Amino acid sequence: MTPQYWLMKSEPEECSIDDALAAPKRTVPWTGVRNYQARNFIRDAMRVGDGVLFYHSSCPQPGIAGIARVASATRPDPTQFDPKSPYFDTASTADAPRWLLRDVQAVRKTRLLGLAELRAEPALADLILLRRGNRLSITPVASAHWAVITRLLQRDRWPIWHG
DNA sequence: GCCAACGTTGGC
DNA sequence: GCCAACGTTGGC
Repeated sequence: MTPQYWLMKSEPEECSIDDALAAPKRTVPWTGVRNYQARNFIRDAMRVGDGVLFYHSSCPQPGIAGIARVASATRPDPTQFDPKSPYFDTASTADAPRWLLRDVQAVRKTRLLGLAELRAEPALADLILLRRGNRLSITPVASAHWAVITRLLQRDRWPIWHG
């Protein structure tokens, strides 16, 4: 099967790329998804091994901070049953869990590829993350976009002048 | 803290 | 099913 790619947002105060790399097996359960469209991506479209752009959001320097991979099948997100969790959902039951998660394994930390730099790249104009008003915490990434982004990640922030 | 843009809820 | 009110996201 052709490889698939995703962009997944995480608030670094909750789980940064460093946190994921420091976790056992560099793997974290991707808890807290509470949007049906994102849930459906997790449930129906993701496959183990898919590439993930690890995005830091709601922080001083939002942007892509690392590479990861989808590392497990789905299972119920335990935080939906925890009354002490901000992700607690009174309407969800063990018989019919509403929210699912997958494990995500960090592959490597990258330089911070910020929003402004992403927006400055014409080849990324159609990246869902950059589309007006987008709020989805999990979005598919076209393979062409993945190629552009991984190439940008290997570059220095500022182009070297070879004149 | 502001606020645009979006998702969800609930009355009808 | 419509849609106004409300809540949330997330960059700035």
